[in-house]
Amino acid sequence: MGITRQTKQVKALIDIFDNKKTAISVADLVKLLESKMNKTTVYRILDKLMDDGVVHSFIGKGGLKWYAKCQDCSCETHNDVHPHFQCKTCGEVECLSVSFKLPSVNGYKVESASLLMVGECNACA
Amino acid sequence: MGITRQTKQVKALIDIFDNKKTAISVADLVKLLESKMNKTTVYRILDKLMDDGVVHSFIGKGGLKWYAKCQDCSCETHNDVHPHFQCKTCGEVECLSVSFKLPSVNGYKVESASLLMVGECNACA
DNA sequence: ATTAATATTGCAACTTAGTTGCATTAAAAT
DNA sequence: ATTTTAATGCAACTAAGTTGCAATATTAAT
Repeated sequence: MGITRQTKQVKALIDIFDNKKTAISVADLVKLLESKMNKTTVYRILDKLMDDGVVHSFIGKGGLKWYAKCQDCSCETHNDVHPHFQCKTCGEVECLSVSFKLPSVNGYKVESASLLMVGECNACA
Repeated sequence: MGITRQTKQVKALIDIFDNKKTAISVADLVKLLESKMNKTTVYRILDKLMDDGVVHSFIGKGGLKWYAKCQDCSCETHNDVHPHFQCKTCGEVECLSVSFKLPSVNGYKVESASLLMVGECNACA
């Protein structure tokens, strides 16, 4: 189940995603919001926003969890098979709105995939 | 710098990779070897085996670090742009020896990429 | 075979991400 | 205004991964 009550904590988190084009790591969100809410609350709200199809999550190059606003997702399916690009210098992550086709693998039922491309962003190059 | 002394801890780790086709997470390695060596040692040897081009690492679906034996890597370059497949049921990870082409991204210098495909393996299906 | 140099290891303590249980607080429906 | 219960805060916890330093064990030199 997703979000049912519009608390000020929920509003604060949604506000961040509305005003941010790029992705953000949970660790950064917790730091960013530490004066406004507990870290447990951050984790719990993010879970619910996932269920609602408002945000999607993925794993960054260091193994940390990142979140970004969904573009074409519904509550039922997260259609974010889009790749992510992470800058090795500044660490920023962007969702790439291109599609890519997975290599065919014989015998395995592939249900989801995540592609992380690492390099240098325009700002750091 | 890589490995210079052939200690019994180093041999134990290399032995595991030699007798294992699939990948293994660092957490599992630490547990597997806890009677034989300290976890710090496991982490340090893995770093060196990376430098030597003996193993390569990647991030699994839960954000944990995994290692597997290299097939076509040298000390200079890790050519493991191959995808990995992780079973959502048993958690096992396999290196897939297929190549895939990255989507072209305008303006970004892509230096490395990791593709993780998640689904169900033959054993669990 | 000893000895000396130093790479490697073990240990303890630490950092950080993420989780859990429970009492308290605050939406929102009545 | 009251009641219901979803949501929050807090403290304590687990687990991954790191660091500094003293002790140990390879390896090279004698």
